[in-house]
Amino acid sequence: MTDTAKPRIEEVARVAGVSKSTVSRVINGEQYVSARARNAVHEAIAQLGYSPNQAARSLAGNRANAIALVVSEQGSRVLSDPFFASVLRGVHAELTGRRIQLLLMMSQPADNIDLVAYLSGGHVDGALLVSLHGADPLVAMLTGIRLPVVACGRPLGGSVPFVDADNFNGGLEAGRHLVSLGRRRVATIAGPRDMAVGMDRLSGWRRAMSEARLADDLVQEADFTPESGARAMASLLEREPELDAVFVAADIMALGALQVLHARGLRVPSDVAIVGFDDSVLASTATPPLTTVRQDVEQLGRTMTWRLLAELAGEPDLPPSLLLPTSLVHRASA
Amino acid sequence: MTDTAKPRIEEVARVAGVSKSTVSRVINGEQYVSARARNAVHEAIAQLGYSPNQAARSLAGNRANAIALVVSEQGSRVLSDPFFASVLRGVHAELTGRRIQLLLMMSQPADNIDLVAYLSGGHVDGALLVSLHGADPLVAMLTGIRLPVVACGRPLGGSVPFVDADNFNGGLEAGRHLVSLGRRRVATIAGPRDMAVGMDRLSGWRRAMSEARLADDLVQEADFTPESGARAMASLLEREPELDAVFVAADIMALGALQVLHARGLRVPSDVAIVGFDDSVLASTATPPLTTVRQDVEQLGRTMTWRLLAELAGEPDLPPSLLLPTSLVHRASA
DNA sequence: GGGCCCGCAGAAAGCGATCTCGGAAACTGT
DNA sequence: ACAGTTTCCGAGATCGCTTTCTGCGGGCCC
Repeated sequence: MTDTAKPRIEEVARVAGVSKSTVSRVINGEQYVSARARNAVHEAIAQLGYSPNQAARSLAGNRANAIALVVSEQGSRVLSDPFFASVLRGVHAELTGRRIQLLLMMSQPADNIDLVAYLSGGHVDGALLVSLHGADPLVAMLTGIRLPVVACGRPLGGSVPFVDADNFNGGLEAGRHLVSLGRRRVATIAGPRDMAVGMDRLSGWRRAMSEARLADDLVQEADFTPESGARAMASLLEREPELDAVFVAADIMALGALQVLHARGLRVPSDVAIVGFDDSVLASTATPPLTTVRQDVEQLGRTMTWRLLAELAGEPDLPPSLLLPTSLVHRASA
Repeated sequence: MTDTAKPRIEEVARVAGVSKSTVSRVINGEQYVSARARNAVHEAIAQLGYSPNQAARSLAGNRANAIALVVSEQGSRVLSDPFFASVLRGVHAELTGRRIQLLLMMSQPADNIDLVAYLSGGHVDGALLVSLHGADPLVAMLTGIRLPVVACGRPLGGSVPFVDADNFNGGLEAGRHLVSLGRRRVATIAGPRDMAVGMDRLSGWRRAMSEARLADDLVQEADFTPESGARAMASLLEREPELDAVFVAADIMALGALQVLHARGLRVPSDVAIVGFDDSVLASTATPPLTTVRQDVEQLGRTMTWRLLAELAGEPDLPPSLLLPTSLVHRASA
């Protein structure tokens, strides 16, 4: 009954009684095709169950119809992060409907050269950069080959278009909230110095402290793991046993901090109030549930993708970078 | 200095002083190429920074050089799961080095037909199926188009090759451990009835109970979310306030269960011992840290990929399915 | 009514690889 | 020395599309 071989454009053309060119025009939604022809083609496509061969399209059309999601993973930690999962979901959401494939690529610093060679090989039309650290040489290499690129989060080095949450404002709100609770000895567990996320949230917190004329010296750096969060908390407590609030720049680090506080018999929030960042699933399941700065990570993924596709489509006057709003989610921990 | 246009195979051939055919042979590692020619080609490639055009390769070679990772996502919950992230990492690890791309595809039941059309369109050489529920129609549709496929976890319906953790054994070990602790009223929060993971772990637990001649009636189903875990725990406590142990079929559900226990003033492990499953990051950061059944999820991803590639390579006598070992990780909760 | 523009459609030339053929060396064995 | 292999190499067709480029009607203007 059904043909075993998958139909080609030629076949569709024959069935529709038009030429290959016309079928191609219909598929690509070009103008100058009569309604009659268009319908005939659509019917033929449906009848044959035709689906165009991507490889041929890319080859002939001189574009890949694919974008890469480049995960710059130091220690491959990134992927375990729910953050990444949400970005991915957003990216995918924005991509559905358009015939664009998502290629997943991970870069170890070691094979950056291979990566760049591949990306410059015309295999993808653009790239989304996730989890850049410091002045990642990748950024420079990529801008060098003039491949359209959008970064997830403000990169510290280079100047690529990026989309990010309004981290400064998030830190500011977190700090203000803790202050409004009457806390006077407020600490922060910041992100690593080599990532803008960390620095921006820290700046926001600092601003809040200075607004309230409080000291902003209780800063401890950590690296977005629960363990580092625990260590940072311990060291803060050592420096200032009397601290009564902490802004932790990521929920996942807040978990570690919580453990340490529990272990020392300090109660949250009565002894120490905690505000996290991300509003990940971790925040709502923690004990106690974390008050945290919500960022819409899925929206972040969507916006990045939108920005990249817009650039690919040649839209003029695109903003180089975009900041997404954050908001404080009130739960039990502060 | 450097040529702006990216070099083609023709260019490489010219520089190396051989024909396109020979360059192609070298690139694809075929035999019957002299060492002299091989070296010349390699040098030319390095000198020109040549990277073959995937689209052209796929078109001419009649294979896609790509595999799809199909995430069957009801409510897109899957992606947030660290489990998925680890699988992904494993898949990617196995893929590096070979020139094979990973396409990420998500399927809503609604557009299964589109998905299948795409997959059968020769755009990918095979597919990895993640997070199948019950007798997902996707499986049948996919086997129908004879696309090589490997599932992540035993699918309930259909009969596709799959790789899975030894869930039965994991449940068994968990149950035995609780029994060995002297617990006599052991409950379980199982996975959903329509997923083999859940059922297999449950069977293992049942086996352990019967070995110890204990009742196996305290079973409550949940759906791999913290909230459902909490609800299940609450309902178990209602049915049997005296229960002294719970095997929770996923760490993420165990978090919910823990919250409920905390809320009721029950202490873990003294009042109620808990064993989770997965050994995800959640397990070690929970309060108290969870004793859990470890499965090497990354290895799972690698094994799936290996199995799929082996099939694509036409290797004979491949085992239809593979079970990966599990082991109990002792922490504070049991 | 002749020239033009406009809307539409088909023929054919690529896109950049792979792969089939057939031929030419280089080795065999006798 | 000669036929028969085995190893190596190149010419050219081919993959399934997109994209010019050209052509053809028909309405409009003058």
